[in-house]
Amino acid sequence: MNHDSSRDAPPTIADVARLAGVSRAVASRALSNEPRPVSSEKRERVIAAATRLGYQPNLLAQSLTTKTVNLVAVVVNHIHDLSDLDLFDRLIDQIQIVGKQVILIRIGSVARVEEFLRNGVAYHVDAALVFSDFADAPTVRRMFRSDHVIMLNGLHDQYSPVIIPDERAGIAEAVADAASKRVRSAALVTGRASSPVEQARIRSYQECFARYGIDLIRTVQGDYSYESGHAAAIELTGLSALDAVFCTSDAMAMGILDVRRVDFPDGRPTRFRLYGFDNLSLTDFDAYPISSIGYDKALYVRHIVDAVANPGIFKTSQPPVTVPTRFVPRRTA
Amino acid sequence: MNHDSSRDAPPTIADVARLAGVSRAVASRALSNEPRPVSSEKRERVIAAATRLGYQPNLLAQSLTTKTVNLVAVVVNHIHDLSDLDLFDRLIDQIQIVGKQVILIRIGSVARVEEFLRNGVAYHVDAALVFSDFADAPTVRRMFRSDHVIMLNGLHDQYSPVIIPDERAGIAEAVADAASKRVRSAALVTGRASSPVEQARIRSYQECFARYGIDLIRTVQGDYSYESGHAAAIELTGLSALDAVFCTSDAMAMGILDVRRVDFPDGRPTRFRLYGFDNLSLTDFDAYPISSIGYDKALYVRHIVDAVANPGIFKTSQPPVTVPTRFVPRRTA
DNA sequence: CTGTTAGCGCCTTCAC
DNA sequence: GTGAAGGCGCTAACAG
Repeated sequence: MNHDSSRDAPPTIADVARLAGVSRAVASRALSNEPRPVSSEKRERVIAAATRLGYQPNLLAQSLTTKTVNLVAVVVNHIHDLSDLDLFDRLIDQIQIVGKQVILIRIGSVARVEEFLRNGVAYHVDAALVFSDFADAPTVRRMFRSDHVIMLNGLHDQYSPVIIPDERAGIAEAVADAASKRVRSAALVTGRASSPVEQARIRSYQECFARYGIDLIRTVQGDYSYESGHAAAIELTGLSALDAVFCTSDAMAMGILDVRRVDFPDGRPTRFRLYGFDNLSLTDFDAYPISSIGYDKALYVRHIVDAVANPGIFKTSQPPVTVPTRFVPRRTA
Repeated sequence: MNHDSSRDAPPTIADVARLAGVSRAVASRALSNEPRPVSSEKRERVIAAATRLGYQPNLLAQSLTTKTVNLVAVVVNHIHDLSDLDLFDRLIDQIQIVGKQVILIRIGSVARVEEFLRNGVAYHVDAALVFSDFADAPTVRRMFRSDHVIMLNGLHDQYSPVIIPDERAGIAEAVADAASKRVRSAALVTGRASSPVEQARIRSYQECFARYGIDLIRTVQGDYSYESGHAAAIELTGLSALDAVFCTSDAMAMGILDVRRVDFPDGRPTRFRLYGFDNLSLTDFDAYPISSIGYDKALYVRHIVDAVANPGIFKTSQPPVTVPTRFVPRRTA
C-alpha cells in the first residue's frame, strides 16, 4: 500500500544500517543532528542508504529514549473568537521555527478537563501553553506530567512561568483619552466575570474612571461576542447622559456600533464615544473603525516562544513577564 | 519539581503494578479502555494505585507497541482567513471526540514542505488532513509515512480519500438567482488561480454565465482577502453596464461593499448585485449582509472525521465524497 | 485469569 | 571510531 517505497512497513534505522553495512549505533550517530563520532566515509554511506529507503525517523521512539518529544500543547477553550486569528497563526509558526510541533487541545468545558485527566489522553509534551481558563496550573501540570506549563490565562501560581499583557497601561491611556475629550459619564460592557483576567480588567477601568472623575453609570455583562454587544446596546438605549461606552472586547463594540450606527455617521461619534478592546485586525475593516486597546502580538508570541525554548531560566516565584498595551485611536472615539 | 506528587520522575505502569501487588501486564489490562481479562478485585487495586500515584500513561510508549498514535495531523497554509474560524474549531472538537489529538501543522510555503521532508520532523500520525495547497498527495504520504492522508485541497490522486464541497451546485443556484433578477452582465473577482479548487470554481462560474446568457465583462484577480476586494472594487469602478459582481470569497465581497457602500443603502443593491462565497458567520454582522454560497460545515466535518475513524473503508480510485453547497440569499443580491 | 517474555524503534552507555 | 548490549514505557503473545 506504500506508493513511494517497495517495502510494506516503513524502514527503521536497522534497515538503514543493514543497507549501509554498519551497526545500528553508527547509523544512529550518522543521522544525528548533534556532532557524534563517525568516520565521514560511513556517514556518507548511511546518509545514502537513508535517502534510498526514504527513511524517516520515528519521533515517538526517539522521544522514548531522549525524553524530549518536541511537542508543545496549546490548550484553548476554542478557536472561535476573532482575536484568535491574530494570535494563533503567529504562535504556531514561531513554535515550528524553533523545531517543535503543536498539539492543539480544545477544552470546551471543565468536564473536558476532567475527562482528559481520567483517560490520560494527553501526551507528555515538552511544554503546555494554557490559554483556556478552564484549567489552573496544578491541573495542567497533572494533565501533561510536566512542570513546564506556561500560564496565559490568569490562573497561574508561583511554580510556572507567566506571560501577560499589562492591560492597565492601555486602559489608562484610553480613559485618559476620554477624559481629555470631556467625557464625564461612562458605561462598561464586560465579558464573563468568572475569568480572573476579566476581573482585573474591570478593576482597572473602575480605578481609572475614579482617577479622572468619570461617573460609571452602568455596567452591562456580555460574553465578548458580537451578539452580546447587540444586546448591551439595547440595554443602554435611553441612558441620556452617557458620554462614552467602554467594552472589554472589540466584538461587543462592533455589536453596539451596528445597533447605534445612526449615532456614528462615517464612524464618528455624535452622542457617545465608543472604545473597544483587543485591537482586532478586523477593526481595519472600514465598517468598524473602533478605537481600541491592544498590544504587540509579535512581542507577546516572542516571549512565549522564548519560555518554551528555554525551560531552564524560570525560577519559582519569578514575576510575570508583561507585554505593554496601548490605546489605538480610531474614529469611534 | 513535581508539585503534585512526592516522587521526582513520573510514575510508570511498573510503579502502579508494584503498589497494587500485581504484574505489569495485569496493571496494563486493568487500565485499558478495551475489555481485557482481569479479576475485578485486582482491577480495583490497580485503579486505586494508579489514582494514588497520579499515574498517566505515556502515550508515546504505548504507541510504540500498538502502532497507533491517536494523532491526526491537520496541515494548513495558515489559520488566517475568516473562513478558518468556522471550520477548524469544529474539526478539532470532533477529532477529539473520537479520541484523537490534533497536531496542527502550518505550511506557509513549498519551502516549508521540503524542510519537513528533509529533516523528518513530522510525526508518524494515524491520519493527515491536508487543507494546504502546498503539498500534493504523494508528498504528504512521504511526510507522514502513512497512506492515510485525506486530501481536502484538490490535489488528490486515486490512492487517498477525498472530501470536497460540490461547489457547482451552489454556484449554479447563485447565478440562477442573478438571472432571475435580470442580471445580464457580470464581473468575477477570483483568488489565486494556481489552486485547482479555485480553477474549478472559476470554470463553474463561466459555465453558468454561459448557460444563462450572462456576459462576463471583466475578471479581476485577488487573493481572497478584504484588501484585494478593496483593490478590485477600484478596478471595477467605471464599468457602467455591470449588473452583478461575483466574488470567490466573502472577504473580497466585504472589501467591495465597503468601497461601494453608497451603492448599497441599508445593504440593498442600487447599481449592481453582489455575491460572495464561503458563507462566513461574519456575514451575520449587520454591516456585511452579503449573499453567499456555503455548505453545511458540520456535515463536511462529519465526513472528514468518519474517514479518520474508519481508515479501512477507502478503496483505491473510489470517487470523492461530496458535500452539497447552496446559495444563501442576503441583502446584497 | 495471571505472570513471564519478547519485542516496538531508537539512543546511549561501555567496552573494544 | 566502532559495535554489542541494555533500556526508555508499554502491550501482545504465550504459557501456566
